[in-house]
Amino acid sequence: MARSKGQAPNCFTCQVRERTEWCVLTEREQELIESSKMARDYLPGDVVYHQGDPCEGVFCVESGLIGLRKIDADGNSVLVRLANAGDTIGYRSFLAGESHRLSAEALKASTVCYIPQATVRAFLQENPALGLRFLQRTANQLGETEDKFLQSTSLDIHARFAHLLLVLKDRFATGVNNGSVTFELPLSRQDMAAMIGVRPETMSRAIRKFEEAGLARFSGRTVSVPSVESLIDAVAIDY
Amino acid sequence: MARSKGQAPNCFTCQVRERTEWCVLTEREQELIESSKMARDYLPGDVVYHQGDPCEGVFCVESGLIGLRKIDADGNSVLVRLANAGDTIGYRSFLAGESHRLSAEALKASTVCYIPQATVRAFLQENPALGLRFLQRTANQLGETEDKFLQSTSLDIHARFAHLLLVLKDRFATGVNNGSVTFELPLSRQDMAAMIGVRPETMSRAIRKFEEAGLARFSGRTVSVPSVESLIDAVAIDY
DNA sequence: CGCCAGGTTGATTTCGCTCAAGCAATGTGG
DNA sequence: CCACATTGCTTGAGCGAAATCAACCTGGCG
Repeated sequence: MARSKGQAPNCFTCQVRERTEWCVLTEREQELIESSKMARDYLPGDVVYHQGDPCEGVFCVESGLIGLRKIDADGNSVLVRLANAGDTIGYRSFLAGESHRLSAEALKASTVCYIPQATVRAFLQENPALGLRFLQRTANQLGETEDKFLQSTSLDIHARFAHLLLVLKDRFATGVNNGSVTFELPLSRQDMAAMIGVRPETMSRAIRKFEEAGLARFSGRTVSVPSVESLIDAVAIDY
Repeated sequence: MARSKGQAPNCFTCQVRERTEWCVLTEREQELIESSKMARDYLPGDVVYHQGDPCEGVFCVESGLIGLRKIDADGNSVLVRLANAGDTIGYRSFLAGESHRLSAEALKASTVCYIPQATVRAFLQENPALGLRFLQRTANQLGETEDKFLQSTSLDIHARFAHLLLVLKDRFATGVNNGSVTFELPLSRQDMAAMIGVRPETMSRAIRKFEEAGLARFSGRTVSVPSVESLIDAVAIDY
C-alpha cells in the first residue's frame, strides 16, 4: 500500500477531490493549496493527531480509512466517527478554535494531506462557498449525532447493533446479491462496542444472538448478512 | 410580557444583535434583513415550528426562551436543546436542506423574528463572515452533542444530573453568593429527565437523592444549590 | 516458548425501567 | 360552586438488561 516514489498526491489529479469540500475552490486557490499542503502515508494504527494536540491545520483523507476516537478519563478509547477518502478531519476543532478533542488514527493504510491553518483561514475568508460546504457537512453531522444520542436512550442494544451494521454495510459493502451482503469490517469488536455505547462483553453476546437468529454471520472481521431486510426489521422490532 | 403596539422589534435597535451571528452583516445588509424579517410574540407552550414542517427560513430569538424538542416514534417528547435570546434556530435543517428535524416551542414568553430563506441564502453567498459565524457555532454544538453521547454511556445518572444542573445554573442563575446559588428552572421534570436520557420516575428519585445528600433543594421549579463546589465534585465522583 | 492483548463465556450484581398506585394542582362541565 | 377528569409529579415493588467480575481461550509477536 506504500506509495512509490514520485507519486506524491496532487490536488489537481486527486481522485477524490470532487467529493471533498475543496472542490469549490478556484483554479488559483487550488494551486495555493497544492503548494502549501503536505501529504503523508499512514499504516494501520498510526496516529494522525492526538487528542489535546494544538490544532494547527486540517487533514484531508486521500485514501484509506481514519478512525476518530476519544480517550475518556479511565483510558477507554471510544470510536466516535469514521473518515473515508474525501473526508476532511480536524476541522471541527480548527473552527471552534480549540485543541483537538479527538484523536485520529489510521484503521487501514491511508494517505492524508495536511493543510496548514493559515491557508484554510484565508480561503474561508475569501470564498463563501467553501465555508458553506463545511457548514452543510457540520449541520448534517450534528443531526446524526443528535439521533445517535436519542437512539442510545430509546432503542435497545440489538436494535442499535442492527442499525450499526446497516451503516457499516453502506460504507464498506461493495455489492449486494439479492438481499445478501458480505463485507470486511475494518473495526475491532471493542470499537464496535464503543460505537453503540456498550461493553465488549455485551457486544460479544449481541453477535452471538445475531448468529443464532440468522441475522448475520461473523468470522473474524468478515460479516455476512443473509437478508438486509431482516436486519432493517430488527432495528424497529423489539424481540 | 406582550409587546405594546408600535414597539415592533427592529434589527438596528435590537438589544441582542451583538450576540447573534447577524452582527457581522454590513449596514446595507442589516437594512435588507430588517425589511424582510417578520417578528412574532409567543406565549409559553406556543409552537414556533413543528418537526417535519418544511423549512422555509430561520428564526432569531429576540427575547425569551425556546425549547427544541424531538418527538420520537412512541410520541415521547425529548428536549434536545434550549435557545436563548440571541440564538438563531432552524438553521441546521435549513443548511442541511431538510424539513425541520425538531419542533420549537416557547418555554417562556418570547419574541422571535422570522427571516425568510431567500434572504439568508443571499447573505451566505455574498458575506463569508456570516457563514463562518454559523460554522463556529455549529462546530461547537457538534462537540457538545458528542460529549453528551459519551457521557450518557460513561457517566451514571447522578453524575449526569449534576452536570445538567451546572449547565442550567450557568444559563439561568443571575448571581452567586459565596458558592450558593438559587435559580428558576423554565423546565418540567420530564424535560430535565429527557435531557439526561432517563425516565421521569428516575429523575424524581435523583432529585430526592440530591436533596438527601444536601447537594440541592427543589421546590417547584426553583432550585437552590448550597455549594457549587460539591456539585462539581458530584459530576466526577461515584457515590 | 511464554507473554499479552483481544475476544468469548459464565456467574453475579446492580442500576434504571416498568408497572402500578396515590397525590396535588389545574381545568371543566353540570 | 362543587364533582369530576386531567395532567404532572412522586413513591413503592419487582424485574430485567447490561455492567461487572472472573476465568479461559486464541493468535500474534518478541
